[in-house]
Amino acid sequence: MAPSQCQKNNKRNYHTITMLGKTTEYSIRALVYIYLQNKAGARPGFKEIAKNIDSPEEFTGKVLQLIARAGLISSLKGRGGGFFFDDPEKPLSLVKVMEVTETHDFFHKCGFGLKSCDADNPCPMHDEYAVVRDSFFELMKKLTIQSLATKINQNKAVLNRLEIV
Amino acid sequence: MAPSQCQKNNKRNYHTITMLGKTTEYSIRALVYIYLQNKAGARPGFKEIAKNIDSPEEFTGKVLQLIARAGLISSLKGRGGGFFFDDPEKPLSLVKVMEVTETHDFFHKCGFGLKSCDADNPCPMHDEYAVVRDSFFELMKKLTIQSLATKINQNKAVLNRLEIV
DNA sequence: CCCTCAAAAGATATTCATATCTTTTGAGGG
DNA sequence: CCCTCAAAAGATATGAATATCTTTTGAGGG
Repeated sequence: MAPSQCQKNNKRNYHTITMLGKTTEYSIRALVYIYLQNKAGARPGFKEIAKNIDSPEEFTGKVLQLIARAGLISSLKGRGGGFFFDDPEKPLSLVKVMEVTETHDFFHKCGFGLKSCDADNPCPMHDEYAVVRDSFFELMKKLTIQSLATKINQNKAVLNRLEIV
Repeated sequence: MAPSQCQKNNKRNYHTITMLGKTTEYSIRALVYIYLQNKAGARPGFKEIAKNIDSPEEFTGKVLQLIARAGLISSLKGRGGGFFFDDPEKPLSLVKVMEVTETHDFFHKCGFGLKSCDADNPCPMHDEYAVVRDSFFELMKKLTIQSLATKINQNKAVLNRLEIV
């Protein structure tokens, strides 16, 4: 007798929860790195950035194009080129990043999947879900590239396994 | 002069935030529907379920196979067949559903995307992100198919635009 | 003015989540 | 015992997110 009489089924499970997509993660990590390097007088390129935030090089380049096109940072081509903030001390919230990298209605959708769901016609988890979703929203509004960078400068957090040089 | 001198760029934005994937959404809605129908003495099939929870028919069938294989519900083939709970009053939390439909480590991952991130070596949003993530976890543990169904029975919420017959 | 460097842009590849279609299995009724 | 009905299983299709590769553009140095 075989050890299992269940039908062989190699199907993977389905969805993977990710509050933030890879594009957003790389964007935030890259922006923090750029900010830190800018303060140190440098202007990193995407390959250097990718190495330091542990992300795929070419894709990081693409993501930074997106971020630059959106005006969150500037870039310069050629020798000595790279990415940099025009106004490094202007607070850049994570929500602003998400507006570039995530689809629009992120913080207003029903957690239950209903097309229309509001206080008048709520889904059965409407109120309680909204609390969680809104607290995430508030957090993303509150956190900024600068505040994250500060934590790293104070050695209260890391950008990666590595120390930033 | 053209109204825009920006490069034409029809690229869509990237990721779409979804706390729960479609598979999970359909699973939860379907289970609530099945529970309500069971209590009314019926044993719905996947086509009926899909119609009532507004989900794609065939895919809903697939999802219910997954849920049934995991043992959360039973099913019967043939005339009078359909899906049903073996023990309808045994509370079934949404986390239990997610364990089937979402990948394993959902509530323990770093929101910043670091491979290792903990209190000793935190990412710069570790503490605050953990609060949000954990409150979502608690909610999913607290909510059950039965509690959602009760809200619907009390007309305090809807499963869909439609009323359940 | 040319040469090199680095980002921008464009094209293509891969994987996963979602979705649909077809064939097989099994339960019950006539 | 056969016939029908409904789920299970298997195969395939589509779109989005992620990833890589190649070509073009533009800035600066020699």
